[in-house]
Amino acid sequence: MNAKRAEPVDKRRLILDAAIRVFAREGFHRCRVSDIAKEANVAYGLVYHYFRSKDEVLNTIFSERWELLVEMIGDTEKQDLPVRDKLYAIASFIIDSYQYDPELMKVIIVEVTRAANTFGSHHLAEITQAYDGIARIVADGQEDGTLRDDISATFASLCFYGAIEQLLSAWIFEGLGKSTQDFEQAKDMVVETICAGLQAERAVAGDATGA
Amino acid sequence: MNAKRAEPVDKRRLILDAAIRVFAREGFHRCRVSDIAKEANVAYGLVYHYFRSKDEVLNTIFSERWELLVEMIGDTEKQDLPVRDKLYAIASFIIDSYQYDPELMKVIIVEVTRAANTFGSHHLAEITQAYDGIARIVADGQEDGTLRDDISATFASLCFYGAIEQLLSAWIFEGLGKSTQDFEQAKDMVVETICAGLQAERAVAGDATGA
DNA sequence: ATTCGTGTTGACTCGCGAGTCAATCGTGAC
DNA sequence: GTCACGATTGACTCGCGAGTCAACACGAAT
Repeated sequence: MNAKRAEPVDKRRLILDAAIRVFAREGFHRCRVSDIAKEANVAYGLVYHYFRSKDEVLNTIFSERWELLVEMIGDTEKQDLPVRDKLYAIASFIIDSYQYDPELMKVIIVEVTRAANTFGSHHLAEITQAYDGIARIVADGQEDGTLRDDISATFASLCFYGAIEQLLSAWIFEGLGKSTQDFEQAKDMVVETICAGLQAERAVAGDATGA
Repeated sequence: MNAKRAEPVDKRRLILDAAIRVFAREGFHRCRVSDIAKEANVAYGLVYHYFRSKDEVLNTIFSERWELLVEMIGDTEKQDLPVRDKLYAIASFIIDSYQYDPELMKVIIVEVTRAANTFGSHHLAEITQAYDGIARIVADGQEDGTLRDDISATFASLCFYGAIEQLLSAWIFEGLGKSTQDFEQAKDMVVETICAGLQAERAVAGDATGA
């Protein structure tokens, strides 16, 4: 704990970054630990010096980043802004994350968030924190009358987050445009779609409320 | 090809149904082929009599069901209904599918649709067909003036589908309510949220269009 | 110089589980 | 009766890959 100095290269970090690339390229289940070691230019055994298991590597990658998202949502929640701007900030954060480091976000979404059977279940609590934060923001908007309150906040947050994640998936796997402009438009469109749908004081369209 | 009779039990079907249960319970990667055989009360080797590999079992399960969804969307597209009703029909179909056979839907979503690194990539074409169908429905709505056309149809379809899938995920992994009423409300809420957001002739809220 | 400890190495073990295959069963045809 | 052939069985093979471990490198402390 005291012997740690500024090392020339932090091998642990090297391994994590290599793992992100390998997981993104080949998928967690398909790649071998030796692939990670090779990618990091490091001996096989060193991976097990820093991490207890292959799983722990992925868990670390995920938690490290997801924590930032949860914090960011928490901070946004506290700020005094219109709901719409808060949601815009969140959409921005996630989409920017993807634009800045697509491989990392691919791993997080594909191998954890959307792999709820495998790793997702270990991180359910963390994942849910994000949804809950968004839900609280929506709830605030409902209380101050900005948003309609006949749609549950939990529900709205799932729609909002689900829409964003689906967009990322489309960027990852289909050929959705990836220019800066595309990303900026995307932010506006998700927020616009969801916020407009949730906005208060509008003429309700028809007969939808009955079962 | 000609010797086939109405057998007392269709073992192939038995294996598929058992596989759905096992995949849903343990996940594709975690379960063993022997688990499937055991669940189906069938010898290990018989699985390989009917399927070339473990993968093929999952692929069959997925394609069999996804085809129905794609057909359903195609049919809906052709009908002469307001966009809103069309989208409602699709949301209903998916949510009803889950309500009727949660294990099957869990497998489809968790192991294929959202496992785009693994199986999803093999089925990308099929999956995309569904999105495209929804996008065409939205595009129709834009042409007849029901829906605003400043949000791309492709985009809107991703939001719509993503929101629904996120709801299913929440049912699968979190404790979202599962009464019939919950499911019915869910349908209304997704459609309402997304459709209202996409509806034409509304006052646009603010300043969001700039970067 | 030697002792320690942390970082680093990579060959090796070892269990698991997908896929194979030779044998057996059941039954329809002749 | 027996032949043929698909359905069915389950013990066995075999490769893969996660995780282990004994050895080595190197700097710091004494």
